[in-house]
Amino acid sequence: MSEDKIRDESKINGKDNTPSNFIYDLIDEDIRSGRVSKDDIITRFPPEPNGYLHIGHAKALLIDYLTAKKYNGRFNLRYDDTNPVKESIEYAESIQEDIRWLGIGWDALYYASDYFDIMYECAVKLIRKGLAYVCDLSADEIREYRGTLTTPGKESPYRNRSPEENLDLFERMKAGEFPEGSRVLRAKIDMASPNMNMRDPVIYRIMKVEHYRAGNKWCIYPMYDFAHPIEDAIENITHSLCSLEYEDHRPLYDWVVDNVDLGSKPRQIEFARLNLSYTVMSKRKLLQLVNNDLVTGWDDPRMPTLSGLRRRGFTPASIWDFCERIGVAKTNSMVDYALLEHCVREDLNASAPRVMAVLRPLKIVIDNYPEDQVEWFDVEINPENPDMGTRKVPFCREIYIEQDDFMEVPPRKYFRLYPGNEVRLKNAYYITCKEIVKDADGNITELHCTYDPESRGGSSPDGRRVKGTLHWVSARHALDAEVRLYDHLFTVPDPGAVDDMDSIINPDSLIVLKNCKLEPNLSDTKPGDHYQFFRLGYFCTDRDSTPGKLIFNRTVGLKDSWSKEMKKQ
RNA sequence: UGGGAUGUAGCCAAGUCGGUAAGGCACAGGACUUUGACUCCUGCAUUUCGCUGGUUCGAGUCCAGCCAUCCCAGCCA
Repeated sequence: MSEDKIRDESKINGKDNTPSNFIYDLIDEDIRSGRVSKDDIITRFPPEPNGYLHIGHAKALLIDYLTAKKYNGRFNLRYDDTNPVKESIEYAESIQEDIRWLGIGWDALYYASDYFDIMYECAVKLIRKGLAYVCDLSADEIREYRGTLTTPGKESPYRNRSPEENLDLFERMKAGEFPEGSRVLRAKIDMASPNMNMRDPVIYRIMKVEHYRAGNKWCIYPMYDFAHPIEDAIENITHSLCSLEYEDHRPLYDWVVDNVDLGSKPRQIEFARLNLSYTVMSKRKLLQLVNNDLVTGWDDPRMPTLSGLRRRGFTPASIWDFCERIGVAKTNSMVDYALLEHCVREDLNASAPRVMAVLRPLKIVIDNYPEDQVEWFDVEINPENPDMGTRKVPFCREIYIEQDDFMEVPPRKYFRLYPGNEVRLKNAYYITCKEIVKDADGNITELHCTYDPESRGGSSPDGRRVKGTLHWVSARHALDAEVRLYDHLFTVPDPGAVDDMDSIINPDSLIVLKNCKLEPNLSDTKPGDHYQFFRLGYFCTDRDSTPGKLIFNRTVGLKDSWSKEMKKQ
């Protein structure tokens, strides 16, 4: 079926039609000033393998990747795995899978953990220069000594140990002689700095924990602020793109780069991370959703994770398009979820095969249609793309239509089926409603209609106009299926601002329909296949679907001006 | 009461050397329609670019002051 589209890289490399952004402007300046050569641009995407990638990561990833491509530069994937207590191989594998799914390749794959020896040497160098010291203060004491936002900190009593003593102590930290928390290595900068990050930040801590890659080689691990600039310098990253909260860290980033002498000078540039309405993006909250069973897992179709979006039916192309449309800037912003929906609709409208599915069936008997007759109609697979050809759809005396497509007492402007009204069954016949059958409780159980044999195919020789066109499924040929309708997980546009997530969970974020009727062509569907259920929306075969138990997820509904009209009335 | 950053339509976001407010989403009309979809037209900042002053023939763009919002006190990243 429809393959997930991957961009043609030849159109990305050096493309000059990319909309400009402030990052490109800064890089252009760097090239003009000679700080970097125009052929040496290198960027990196540095995820920590401590969770699944979400659409916010996709934005950052695309910015890193497209920036490198724009300058015909190189792009590295680098695991920022400096905290073994939070990281795992499972997360690392999911990250690569998601990046590949997006259709993004990397020129090199690196691990921060592979640089631990170099980082250790850098720390030693700092100590020799008198720029780092081993501090014996406890975590609580360090916090107290750090001061507050408005008052300067005070210097640690261990701040002026000699380089020799520091070297000895640091080596013994590495050797595992001291318990966790007993000592740290700190950069010696300025305890009175108005920037908290410069108040002698901790750069190494003792953690007697096995690292998922480095094993038990280390019992001291570098902190982000020390490790990251070294990682970038080692890889000759020219532009280290990250999110806004690191702006305050830039002076420290530069301090490390300048004092560690690795011969390259990466430049950190910060941009605003993505916020999407009706969704949370913090790993902490996402993990909480999973752990508290508010969703079924990281790949729950309501999750903003790439695995969740994939299972929901979003395509790589739609996510690329979305990320390109939202732009790159430094303004904290909240992007409307409707834009993401627009992007998938646009992609799937062009590529998804159309198929008829009745979600809430209402049986119709066509009284004047021959009892034993079956006709197979040719129906176009995608009217937007005739090259996709046609399929055969069976028709007989008993069919199902959507309950919403019939009303006993229609409101104004309703042009679907109602008593006495004639509608078109897509590609089949015109039918007119003659009789309603109800059960003892007054519920409509069945409709009796008549058809016009002259209208075969969906138009009549007399050219009379029939406004309504309904989708339908032959009752004798229908496949049974479960269809899952998804909506926003949260009831409020900015769930990230609410502490108690349980109180804002949308009770209707998942509606499971178990008695859906599908046209038989869906019998060989495979997980991940995309369709447009005619007149309803875009759906994707769930990964748990089997030929014996078909399951579909609604990616997004079609735009529906009728329901808007109803709300107005 | 410290430091860093940001403020252009409901939501994103362009706006080079100051020259008279791109585009997209959403929304509202209309055309077309065997998807009330798609597509196509039209409208959507003319006392207006957070506010107030200033410089200038002319300011979203320069200057000053103010206001609002976000981030920072993990041995997380």
